[in-house]
Amino acid sequence: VPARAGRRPLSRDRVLAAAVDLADAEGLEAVTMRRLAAALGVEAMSLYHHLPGKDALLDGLLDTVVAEMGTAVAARSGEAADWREALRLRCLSAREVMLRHPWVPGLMNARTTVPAGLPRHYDAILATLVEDGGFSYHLAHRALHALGTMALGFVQEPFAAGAGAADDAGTDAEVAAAMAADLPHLAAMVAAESHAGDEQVLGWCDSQAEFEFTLGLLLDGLAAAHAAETPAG
Amino acid sequence: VPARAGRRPLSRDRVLAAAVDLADAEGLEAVTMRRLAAALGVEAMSLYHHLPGKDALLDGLLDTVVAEMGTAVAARSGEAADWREALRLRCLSAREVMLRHPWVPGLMNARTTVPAGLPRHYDAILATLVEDGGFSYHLAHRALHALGTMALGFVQEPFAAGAGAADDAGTDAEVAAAMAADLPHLAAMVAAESHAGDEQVLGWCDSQAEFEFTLGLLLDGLAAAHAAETPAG
DNA sequence: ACCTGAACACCGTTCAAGT
DNA sequence: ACCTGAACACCGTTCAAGT
Repeated sequence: VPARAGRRPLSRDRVLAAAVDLADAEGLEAVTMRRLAAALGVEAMSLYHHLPGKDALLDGLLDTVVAEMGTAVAARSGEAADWREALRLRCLSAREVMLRHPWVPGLMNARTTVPAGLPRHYDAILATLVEDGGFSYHLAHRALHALGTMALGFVQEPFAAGAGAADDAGTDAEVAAAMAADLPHLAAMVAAESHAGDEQVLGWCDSQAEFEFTLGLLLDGLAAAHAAETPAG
Repeated sequence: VPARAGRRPLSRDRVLAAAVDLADAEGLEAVTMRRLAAALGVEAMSLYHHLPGKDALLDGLLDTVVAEMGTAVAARSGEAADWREALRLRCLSAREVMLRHPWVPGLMNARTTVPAGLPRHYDAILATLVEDGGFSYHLAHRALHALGTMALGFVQEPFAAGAGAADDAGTDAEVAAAMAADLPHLAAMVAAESHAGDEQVLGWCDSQAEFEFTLGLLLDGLAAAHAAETPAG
């Protein structure tokens, strides 16, 4: 239970920062409107002036951590010489953030909404693959699924709900235009993959095919590692 | 809300089966002592005669699903010609079970205890790798971590707590002996890896090293797939 | 032995009231 | 505008009581 600082007025950011600290220290189940308020030296009902409710608090927790992951990735992005090293550093940075906040993966797949900053991470990974690595959007799409768990520290299907713009969503065309501007590679990938075939499950992702692709990568890699350890066998 | 069947007396298995149905139909947050009791046509307090409490109910849910995964894997295990196909079929079977019970991964890493049947799955995977594939225990250990997510449908560090024998645990030596009898490959792997080096983090697993190994497999595989799609580039 | 009702301590949230 | 207290509907669980 952290000591409450001064008497600054409450704000959304201050509430979320205190909630992250509370979850880190005592686990997510300790993040209760009443206990969080007590940690801030305030009554539970005061929190409702800065967040609409518990659900918004949980979504805000994930937004906060996704933003932290962005700064962690940016801090080391200069070291990378090629796409492979860039992705490796990104995954290691994501892992460090998750080790600081072990409650994040569980919360992530409990929520149905997509954290606000997440599509930007997907777009950045695609940029590395397509621009630096010269990947096709098709293979980059598969890479995104294969690396998803490790690049972000949790399993998350992109585009499960309305990723990207949410509150100020206008017509579909406006949303698509906004996405193309902010998330150019994500938009290009969706466009490329949507016209590729008609057999998609679950919207335009064939999650069974993605699963089998990732599984094949791992099994091929293990077979190669095995061949290397027993050249004669 | 399923119609309650007959008037058979309650039992642990009947309670757990109803809880799985309730979680499948309405989500894990609907699995409440009061609502589960209502689905069984009984008062909430009656459940305490068959399960010690909510925690035991949640652990029982996972035990039930892990057992279901065992039968799903066994149903297709005859088709496999080699270790690679055996593991592939196992992962596909695990995935099918998880698609039936999408609340399992979230519950799994919320719990601290290890489901009763889980070590047996690890032992079976090791048996495939070591006996059929001729893997060393060292590489089999890494393969277990690399495939963990896909082979079981969730991320789970083995041996986080007291895996294997739990209630009737005697001395450490007795536990080790029981493990060697029931889970021979798991016991052999722990023995082999424990003497290999002194730099282990988190008990005898160096989870950072396992993470980097898996990451390398995926990046190597993506590089190879990229080389295959652009032979000239 | 198995099931029950009332009660306790907690939770998220609403609402009318304070300043 | 920001914060509060009382209240409501829910939760897991204890306990004494029923059969």
